[in-house]
Amino acid sequence: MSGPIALVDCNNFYASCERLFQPALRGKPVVVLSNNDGCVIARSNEAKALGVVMGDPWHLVKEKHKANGIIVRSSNYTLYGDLSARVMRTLADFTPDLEIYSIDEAFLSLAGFEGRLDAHARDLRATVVQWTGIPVSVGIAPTKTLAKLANRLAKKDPACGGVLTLATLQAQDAALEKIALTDLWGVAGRLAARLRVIGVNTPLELRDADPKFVREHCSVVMERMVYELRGTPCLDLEDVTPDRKSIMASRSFGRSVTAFRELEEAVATHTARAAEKMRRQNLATASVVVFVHTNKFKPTAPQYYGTREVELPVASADTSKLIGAAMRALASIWRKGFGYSKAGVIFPVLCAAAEATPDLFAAPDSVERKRLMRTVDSLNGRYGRGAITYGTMGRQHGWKLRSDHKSPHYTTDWEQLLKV
DNA sequence: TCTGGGGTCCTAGGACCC
DNA sequence: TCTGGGGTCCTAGGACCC
Repeated sequence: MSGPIALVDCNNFYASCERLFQPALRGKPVVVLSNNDGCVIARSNEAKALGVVMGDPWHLVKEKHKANGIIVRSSNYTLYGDLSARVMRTLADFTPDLEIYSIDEAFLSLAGFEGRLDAHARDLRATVVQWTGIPVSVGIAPTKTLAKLANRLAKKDPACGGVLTLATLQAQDAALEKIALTDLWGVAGRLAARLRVIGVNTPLELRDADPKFVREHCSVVMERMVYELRGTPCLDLEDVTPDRKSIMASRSFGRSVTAFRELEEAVATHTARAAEKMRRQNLATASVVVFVHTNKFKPTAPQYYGTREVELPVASADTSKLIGAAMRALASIWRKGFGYSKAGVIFPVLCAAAEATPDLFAAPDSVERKRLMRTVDSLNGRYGRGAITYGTMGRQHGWKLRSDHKSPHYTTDWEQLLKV
């Protein structure tokens, strides 16, 4: 499918929903909080102007913001889901090809509307606000990535009136010049840092970079991004919503929990919720995963992340069957205990090596071993991580070389390795 | 005694998004 | 004392197979 793509995004969606049923909130700074009132997940424009930051833990900033007259709401997902469905139904009147991307966003194919894109988008925008009361912004471009960008700029610049079209190269140039790498859809801190290392510092430089070079140093995802920025679509519009590949129900406790009984109860409750969701979507599962982890915001305390998957003989969405599997998974995590450290993973590898080359590994501080480790490091530096690892070949142990990352080559001759 | 190349599958973890 | 919850995709590396 080709032709212009529009991204329609609801403005400050959760805050707008709250306002719809409480008109007194209009024009006031409104903030919506996550489960347990943990952190900020939505802000009205007025709240943004007062400096409320997305994701801030509420208990740390509460006093400051309340002094500014900010109004707080706990989240109400049933309400948001309902209003979302109304918005999406309205959008469906404006195109035959609609992809519901998230609770407050949808991509629309505007093929056939070339020549009157702007007028069509403004009509859409007015209709949505009239029928649902939810204000939206529209970005239009040849690819999803550019449409995302157009939408972002449409929201930011009041002169756009909520609609921006990036149809020409000049318009795309001007838009890309205004933003930073991390403003791109799919680029956050880590990937931006990686791009800077290879000399790509701006969105324009990324668009004009050699796609093969980018793929080599980042990944196929970033290569696609280059093409998308050039106006060549790599991400299709998916107008049929695929079935979920996983369904999760999880909650933080909000305090430390150490009693097994309490974990069991919580896991049973969450499993029941997940099973319900599954039945509502006409799905079933053949495996159940349970995870438990410690409070990552207490870095001085020992950290643990335990996870376990249990398979069912037959796919099911039956609550009691799924809870049974979840209880087995939890018990297994519990038995494994909290002593499963990184050292526990590394140690067996060194054991295997010691069998194969006892003289080398007998003394951990031996000169030979240090030399070998330096050689391994330098080879991995030259050919990329994982170019050389210790592994098995049949019943033998050996060094696995993958200089091209394709065809592994095994050798037990570490003297040979030292010469490389 | 020495010696491979070509795969597939699975899991853990990284990175991102809303 | 209190820091969300729910997803997707990709890669690396080990295990295993012939």
